[in-house]
Amino acid sequence: MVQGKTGEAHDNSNYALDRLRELLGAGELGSEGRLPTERALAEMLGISRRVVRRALEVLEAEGLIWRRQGSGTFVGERPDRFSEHLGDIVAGTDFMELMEVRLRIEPQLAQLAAMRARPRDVEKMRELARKIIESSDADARELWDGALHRLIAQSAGNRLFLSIFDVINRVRQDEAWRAVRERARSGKNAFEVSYAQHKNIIEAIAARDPARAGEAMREHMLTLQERLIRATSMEHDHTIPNADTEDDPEGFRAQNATA
Amino acid sequence: MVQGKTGEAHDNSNYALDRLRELLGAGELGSEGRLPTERALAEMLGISRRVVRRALEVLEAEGLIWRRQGSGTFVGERPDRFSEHLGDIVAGTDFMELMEVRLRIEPQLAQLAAMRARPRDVEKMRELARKIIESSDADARELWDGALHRLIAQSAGNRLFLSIFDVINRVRQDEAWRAVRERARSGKNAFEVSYAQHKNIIEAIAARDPARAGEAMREHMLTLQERLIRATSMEHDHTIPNADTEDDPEGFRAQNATA
DNA sequence: CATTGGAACCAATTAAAAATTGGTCCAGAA
DNA sequence: TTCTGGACCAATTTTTAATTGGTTCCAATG
Repeated sequence: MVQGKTGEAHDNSNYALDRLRELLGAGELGSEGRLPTERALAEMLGISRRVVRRALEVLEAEGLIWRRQGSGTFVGERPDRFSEHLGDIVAGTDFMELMEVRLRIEPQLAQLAAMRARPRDVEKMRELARKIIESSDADARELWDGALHRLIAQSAGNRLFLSIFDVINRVRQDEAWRAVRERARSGKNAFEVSYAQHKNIIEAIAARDPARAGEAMREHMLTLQERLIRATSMEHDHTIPNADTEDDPEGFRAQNATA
Repeated sequence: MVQGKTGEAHDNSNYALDRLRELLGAGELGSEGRLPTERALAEMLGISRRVVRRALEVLEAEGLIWRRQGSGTFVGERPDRFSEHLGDIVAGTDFMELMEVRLRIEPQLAQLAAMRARPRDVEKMRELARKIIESSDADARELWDGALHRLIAQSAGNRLFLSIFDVINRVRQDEAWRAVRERARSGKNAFEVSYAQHKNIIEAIAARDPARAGEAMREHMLTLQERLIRATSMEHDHTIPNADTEDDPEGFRAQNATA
């Protein structure tokens, strides 16, 4: 068998580690992806599986990879335990229901994000906001927008809350509403307004001002809701006043302002 | 082929319906379970599948059964699309994370409930609150308490929101925290305080005052949280003072975010 | 003596194939 | 007209096979 650099048996261990680090570092796997099987790696590197295994153990301990029996070895972070199970929980929700939930939950997440987001998170948010306006394609914009909202949710630093956000997100992204979304984003000035609101949210988070962040997100959600309602036109109208008549808006605001 | 009572072809329809109702009514299936396949039923009753089918359609329309292509025909209510998948999503969440989520979501549900709860819902709430104090067993109290909170969530009239509540509820009920819950409810005056707060919430909902309902629920959650923190004792202590400042009431979670 | 190679086997997972089951349609009989 | 029998489709479940990481053992190597 071909040995590594030296041919000395007890050096194969380091040789394997180096070669594997090359594979990962080279980014040939795009920082996410699946490594070849242990058996394949052993043959590729001309060493035994046992040695490959030990090298992988090191890399796993370092958090560079994660393994799953029967499945394979993967690069990057281990996926979230919750969101995996939510894959098929998608449809079956009324559109107004969804918006109502978003309107009440995302501001909460923005508040938490304002309390806990790290500088690097904020920097990422700014970057995403920039990418949204730089994209010429509407689909791309929607993609970046989704990423921004999720990053805010993630910055809230609460895994359970993030899982809940992911549930909502799945419902939101449902294919059935694709047409509605498209009509909604074609609204007049939708572009600029949306950008300004994103900026408000991000700056409030950067300033560590939970109340302002929550309120900014709430406004964002409200205009989004209005836009979507206009897009659907429909007879849903009667449900909207309830969500925002004199009965409540104070309540919500007061709740969150003091919160 | 053997015909039903009569032998007249056009009477098989009713015959099939009667026989099927017998099957369901007899409770041989325990009000939950799977019916024989359509083909088997057809043979059993000595009629064609088409007729069985039409009878089943009637029963389905009546809500007595539900069917799923490729799977079978079932007795009872169609299982909830969301909660089925949440069975094993339970554990893996930090306790403070859970309380943070409850603190921010249940008040929202209370607000919505205040806007939409029907009189009969309110009546049920009062009844549940009464049952809580009437129970001598602590476990029973916890059960009724859970029922009350869920009823409020249900009265919010938003299925998606209710599903989210159920996710949280599953996590909350996790066996791992049984000990913590027990210690928490043994606190001094926990009994009376809890009852007074429940009353506040329910009356606010009855008065259709979302702001007050939300605030009452928030207070309830806060004291519950405090009680739980005290129950875990731990080093969480220094986080409590934060929980009541004007700027950053929920700052308690700051140290867990990094973990 | 420690390390490596090679092999076999186990357990979890995935992928593919087969069987089951409700959904639909149609020509003919009662 | 209604019912029958059959065929076929599509979704689902069950079964089976193949893949893959996890583990153990032992001879060969240095």
